Amino acid sequence: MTSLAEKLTEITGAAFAALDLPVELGQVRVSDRPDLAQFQCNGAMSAAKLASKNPREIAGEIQTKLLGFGHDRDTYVNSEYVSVHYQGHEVFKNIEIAGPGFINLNITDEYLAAHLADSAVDERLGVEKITKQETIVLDYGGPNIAKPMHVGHLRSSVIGDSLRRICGFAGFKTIGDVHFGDWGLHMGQVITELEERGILGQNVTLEQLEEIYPAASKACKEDEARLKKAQQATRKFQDGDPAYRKAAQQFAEVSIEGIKQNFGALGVHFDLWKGEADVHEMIAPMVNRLKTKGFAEESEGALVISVEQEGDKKEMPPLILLKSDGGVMYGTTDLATIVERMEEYKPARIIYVVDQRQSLHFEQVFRAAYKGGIVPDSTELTHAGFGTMNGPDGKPFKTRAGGVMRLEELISMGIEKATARLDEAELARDIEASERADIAQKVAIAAIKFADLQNNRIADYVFDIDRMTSFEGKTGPYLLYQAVRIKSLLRKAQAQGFEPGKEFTIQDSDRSLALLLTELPDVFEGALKNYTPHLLCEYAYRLAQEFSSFYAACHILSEEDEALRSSRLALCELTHRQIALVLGLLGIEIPERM
RNA sequence: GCGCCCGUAGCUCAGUGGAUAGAGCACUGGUUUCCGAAACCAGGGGUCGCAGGUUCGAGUCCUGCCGGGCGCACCA
Repeated sequence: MTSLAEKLTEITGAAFAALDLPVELGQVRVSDRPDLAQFQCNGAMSAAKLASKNPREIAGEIQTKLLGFGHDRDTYVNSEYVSVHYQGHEVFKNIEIAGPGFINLNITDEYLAAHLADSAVDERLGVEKITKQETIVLDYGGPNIAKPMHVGHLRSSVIGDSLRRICGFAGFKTIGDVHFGDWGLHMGQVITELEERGILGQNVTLEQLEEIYPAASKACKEDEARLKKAQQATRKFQDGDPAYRKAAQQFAEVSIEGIKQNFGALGVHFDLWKGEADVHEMIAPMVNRLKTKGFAEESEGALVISVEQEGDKKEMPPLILLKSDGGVMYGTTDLATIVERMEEYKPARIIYVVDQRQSLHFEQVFRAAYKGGIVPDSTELTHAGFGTMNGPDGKPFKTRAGGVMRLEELISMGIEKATARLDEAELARDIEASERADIAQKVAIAAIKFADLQNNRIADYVFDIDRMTSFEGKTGPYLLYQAVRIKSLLRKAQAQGFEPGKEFTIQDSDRSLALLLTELPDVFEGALKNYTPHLLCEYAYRLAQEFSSFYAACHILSEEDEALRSSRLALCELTHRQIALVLGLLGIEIPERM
């Protein structure tokens, strides 16, 4: 179904069309002056330029047209029937012209009620589904084998998982791929470390690995010869040295088990658990094709593909396909991964949720992919980059000791805080231990995810665990609380034999919540279009807040007017469904009670 | 040096070229015989980094500067 603002846009657009003005000028949106109107259209002011007329005059003509639709001869515009009636109700309560030429629109409560009733019976709550069945591959998470997962992986995982859910709800077939880092230098670093310790070939545990990689990395930084060894080992490993491969396979298994635990705790889902290593076989044929087609060339001992384009403002270094030692870099595996994804899934889009600092790399890879004919122009390659996570001091997030905080440590910190807060608020006291632990887990994850997702993706953000677990204000736990509170109310209503109605009765105390509830489809569209979950966070918070005001303003269960009571219960139910849907799209689970 | 991102209230952040720039935290005051007060209501707090320009209209677009972050061939 169409959103409310969209319906109004259609009507207003027809009025512009009827005056031979561009339909797009009829764009209606929620007013930013709620004291003056519910909706506004600014098209008359843009139209003034085109028609070289006074904007207020045009606004007046639009107003006249709008009032005429469905009443008289103006009803047809370009042979389309246009009406300002909906299910027998007037759409507009009034249309006013203000300031330089704003068209202020208010709708009737009856129309609002009818629209809400429609969206309440829609299981998608008014959000439209795409008609074409297209596939989107999302690349996020990106943990490295044998390296501990740290807070840096949080953003990629949480944002990527949310985008996957958003695209999925929009109707796309989505494929989330974790894309392990299991082919790079760090593999050689770990292998040589094992060699030096004389334990290559023996099984290592997760605990050992957690100490081994940092030690290897440190050694390579301090000693050039040691780094060289690691590079050679990496090359040997990539070439298929049996002992190295066998060892790597063993510690990869151990490592992946740990990684899966982390993602499990976070509630981040993947459809594919593939890595760089999986495309190894595809690299040589790909490189050969690029050579044959004349795209690959030798430069300074390496095999590269130039990706400069006319009109480039900046230096664009070529993408290195093969290093001078013959080894591959991550650009090569990224490119080969695109080859594989195109062959397997023919996606319409591939979205990379990776640190913004890698934007140049992705630009190189994307250009190489298009240039080399690996993807057609119809496939959209997007780097949905994100900013770094800083500590409260504004510098990259570190532990108190100054080290990198491990992801699981961060999660358990959140759970600890959530549990403490439950105790403090003396909530959920009579709930048994296992459910209580589950609640604390959900609260903690909601706190962490919401704190991350509510920020503009591209900008750096300050991660402050005390703030996000404070349970007050714009936080995940606040949203859970509101959702649980509504659920509890609905349970009580049911126990008393009250059912949410199918019809809505709009009074002063219900109107702003009712109006807000109509915005969901537009908000969703914005989040999908720009890959920005923070719009959904904003909306969920506004909903929770608006509901809370509504809840404080009118008592629902004791309302004696049956029509009003069932309407209000329906508002509660619709609010709950929307919050649950939106939080679901953010990857946040709501407990039954808390 | 070249390029990208950011600069909005004390702090953390929203703000598809439109009217009087908004939230949360913090601060001040108020609200519980009634549905969950982790709540609600009200209040104070702004040279939107600076300077030009485009526009009927600029936090938003363009140019320059200042401040911060990041990136620029064999790490990922």
